[in-house]
Amino acid sequence: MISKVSIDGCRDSIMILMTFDNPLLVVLTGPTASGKTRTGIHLASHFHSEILSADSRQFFHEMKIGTAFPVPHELACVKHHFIGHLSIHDSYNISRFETDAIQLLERLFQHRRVVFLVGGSGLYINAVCHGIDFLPDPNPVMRIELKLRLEQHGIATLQEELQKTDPEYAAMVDMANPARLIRALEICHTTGVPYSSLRLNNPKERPFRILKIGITHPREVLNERINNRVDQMIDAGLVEEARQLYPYRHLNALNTVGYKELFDHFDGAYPLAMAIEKIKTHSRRYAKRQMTWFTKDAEMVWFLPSETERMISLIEKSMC
RNA sequence: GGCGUCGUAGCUCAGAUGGUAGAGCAGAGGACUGAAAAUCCUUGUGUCACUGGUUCAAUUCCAGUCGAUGCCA
Repeated sequence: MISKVSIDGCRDSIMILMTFDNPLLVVLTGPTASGKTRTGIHLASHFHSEILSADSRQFFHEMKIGTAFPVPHELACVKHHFIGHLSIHDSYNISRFETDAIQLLERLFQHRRVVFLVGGSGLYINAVCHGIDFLPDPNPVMRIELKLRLEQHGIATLQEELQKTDPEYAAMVDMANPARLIRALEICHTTGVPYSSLRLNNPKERPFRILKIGITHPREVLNERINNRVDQMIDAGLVEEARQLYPYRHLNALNTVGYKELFDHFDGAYPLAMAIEKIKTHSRRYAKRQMTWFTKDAEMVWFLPSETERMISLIEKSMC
């Protein structure tokens, strides 16, 4: 059952890891407020395992209430990773998450046959499952410059430049999306080669198998759960949490449903009750986008959150 | 009670000096490679409050009714 596996790519010495044959990563995902945290803890305790979070906003320890952190007794049940391990002031990106998660998984799989990746950030889940292309980190000043150009001269200037520097990507990208254009141009500028030439899109081989479990509810039920959870967050002190983070509202981590609406409320844009309604509405839309992403994934096996016994038997079967 | 203003898409509101109407938001669907709880795309027929009148033609003008709202009493 236990074998020795050498990992390529270590410079100084060949690293020997003890690992189970064919360990299993169970991805547990679904839209916001579907019950991932609870179900994840149930499953992970059943298998005496640990949880990696794949939630790009629960990384930040300052954002406990608004991102629905697992509560202390939940965290005590099962060992969690990547929950509150960063500050909103840290710079972090999906590439670093991929590296951190893969390194951790290699360690965990030395003595575990199954580990859980729980969260709703589809892109981050993909990075763990299939990897993303290696790209150098761009100079942060470059993004600021490109943003400034966008503000001053409009999107056309970025579209024209991308058309010239990387016509292949220009032909496939959503040219109306400033974020995509800025990203592509900053890569072109940093590397001196077209972005499209670096987008190899080769799925990486992983030393583990993957089972993807999606949980969701009928839309009306999910909407109801979202509404209730937002009310609970408010009761739990979200307004105060947001008020303390208000000075840092420009940080990317705080461009997040639940915070940005309250920041606007603090600015006097609308009363608190309206901010709360907007948080609910924006959470519903977020859930919709998540579902668009997840339902496209043919590997996803869908369950209601109540069907934990069926999930357990599927996981057991997959472990064989 | 008197005088005004308003009544148009689920919501907030544009609009045509008469030829049956359009934005934002919501809703629905979609995209997605270091911003991803982010960013972006597609999608708008509704008794234009009701009843009459004028007119070839009224949601638009006129009158009345109902409702909302403001001021005066």
